Amino acid sequence: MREMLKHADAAQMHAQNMNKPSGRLFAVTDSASAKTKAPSRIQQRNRSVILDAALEVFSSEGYRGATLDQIAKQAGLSKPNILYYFNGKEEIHVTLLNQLMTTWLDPLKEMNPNGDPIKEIIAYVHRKLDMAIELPRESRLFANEILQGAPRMGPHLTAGLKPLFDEQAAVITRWMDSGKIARSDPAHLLFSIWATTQHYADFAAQAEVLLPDSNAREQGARVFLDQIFTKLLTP
Amino acid sequence: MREMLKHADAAQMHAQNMNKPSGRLFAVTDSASAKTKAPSRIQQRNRSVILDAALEVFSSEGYRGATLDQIAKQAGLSKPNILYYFNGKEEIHVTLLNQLMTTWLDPLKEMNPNGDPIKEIIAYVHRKLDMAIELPRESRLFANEILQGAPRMGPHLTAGLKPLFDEQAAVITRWMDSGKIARSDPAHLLFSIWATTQHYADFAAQAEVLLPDSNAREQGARVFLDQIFTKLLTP
DNA sequence: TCACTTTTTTACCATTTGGTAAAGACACGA
DNA sequence: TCGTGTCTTTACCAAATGGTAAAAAAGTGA
Repeated sequence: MREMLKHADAAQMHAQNMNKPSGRLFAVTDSASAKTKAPSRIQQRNRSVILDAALEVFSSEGYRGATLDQIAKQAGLSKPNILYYFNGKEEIHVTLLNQLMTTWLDPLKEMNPNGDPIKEIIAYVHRKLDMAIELPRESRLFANEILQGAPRMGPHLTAGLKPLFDEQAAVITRWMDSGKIARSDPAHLLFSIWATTQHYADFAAQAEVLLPDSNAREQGARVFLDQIFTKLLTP
Repeated sequence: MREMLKHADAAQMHAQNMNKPSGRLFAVTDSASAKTKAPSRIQQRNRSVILDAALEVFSSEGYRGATLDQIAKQAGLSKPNILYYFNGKEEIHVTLLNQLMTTWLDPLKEMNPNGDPIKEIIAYVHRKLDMAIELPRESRLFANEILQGAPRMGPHLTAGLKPLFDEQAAVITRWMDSGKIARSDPAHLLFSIWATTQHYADFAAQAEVLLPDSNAREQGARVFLDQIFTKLLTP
């Protein structure tokens, strides 16, 4: 009930007029009129500091588990100060999710339909593994959101991921049709690539117990994934 | 701070005497003296109703995201009534995690060192996939806990999972030594089995968008996993 | 340096949330 | 049917949490 109201608010809280010089920074998202003027140096810095802190907290605590106080502390700012830069907890989270979508989709886009199929797919695997290792927080943020049923990302999945997914699945199917790689289900092939690579970020707490040497683990993962997908794809 | 206190409490709240006939049900975990007498029918039923409700809520909201009110509502009981059966939110969660550990480890134990290696491993894959499909809540509860850094399960991983993991990795290594299956890293092989199977439970929200037909999805997953692991393992 | 804007801080608030106290309602053997 | 122990409800509470108001502090261009 309250949630719905808040959503409605966010969607159309335009009516407000910003006469008084003090108060909110953000242009109350007045979509129709004046766009927000260029953000100042300090604004840029603080927004990014906040987003980084929020990424840290959200990715390890989940949306509800994260508190503004934690984020504020992590960012080295006061809570009201954070609310000066963002309309609220949800806006921070959504901003993070939007940024993430790009980061997440890019590697998939890089698969070149005219390249060598096996090389292209293996390169994609490596790119995803690198991301999991270098950007574990992003991976966990995503995992948390999906685990929770993608409450704030559902649209992104349908509008952003789905078309790209279908497109790349079609590319893979064509590769299979041409006999350049062994036939298997392209959709599940992509799933398995995501699952096996992101596993090293999302289940790091488990992997660290079972295979404590992180260098060996990363190297081992690389070799293993290379092997399993090469074997699968080789005709 | 408060968390630490609570832990301390849970660990040694023995001093209390249970003179008054009313009050707490559970024997205040008096480890030294009288064990709790056999739980009544209604006790058994309510505890399991609560645990089921809690599984539902914890698995989709995470520990901090879940509230006792949600659990109470889901269970069809009042909040204080729930606290009559369990000492608190954390105890419910821990109970769930303990139960889960058994469920989680069993399939791995069933791998028979004397069976046909490929068949044994493939059978394990199928068992794990079945679990992901039939017990998605358990899979998500686990995923949530690990994602959050296994704060309440760390010991279980070390004491329960690790030994079994090492043992089975050794079994697989022996199989490889004997030439019955192709050589690959046993640890990462197990990781990839977990990742690919649990993916269908943990990332269901995503999979449902990308591959909406759930029957086709399950069947496709089965065929694909069979294929990829057979190819990997065949010498 | 002054007037004006942008940032930050200090006090607060209303809700939510985990949890408790204590009175009732209920079950059941004697 | 009475009494004793088991289970449930009602009425609360303190802390945590998302958020706001408004004043103070910093900047900044002229």
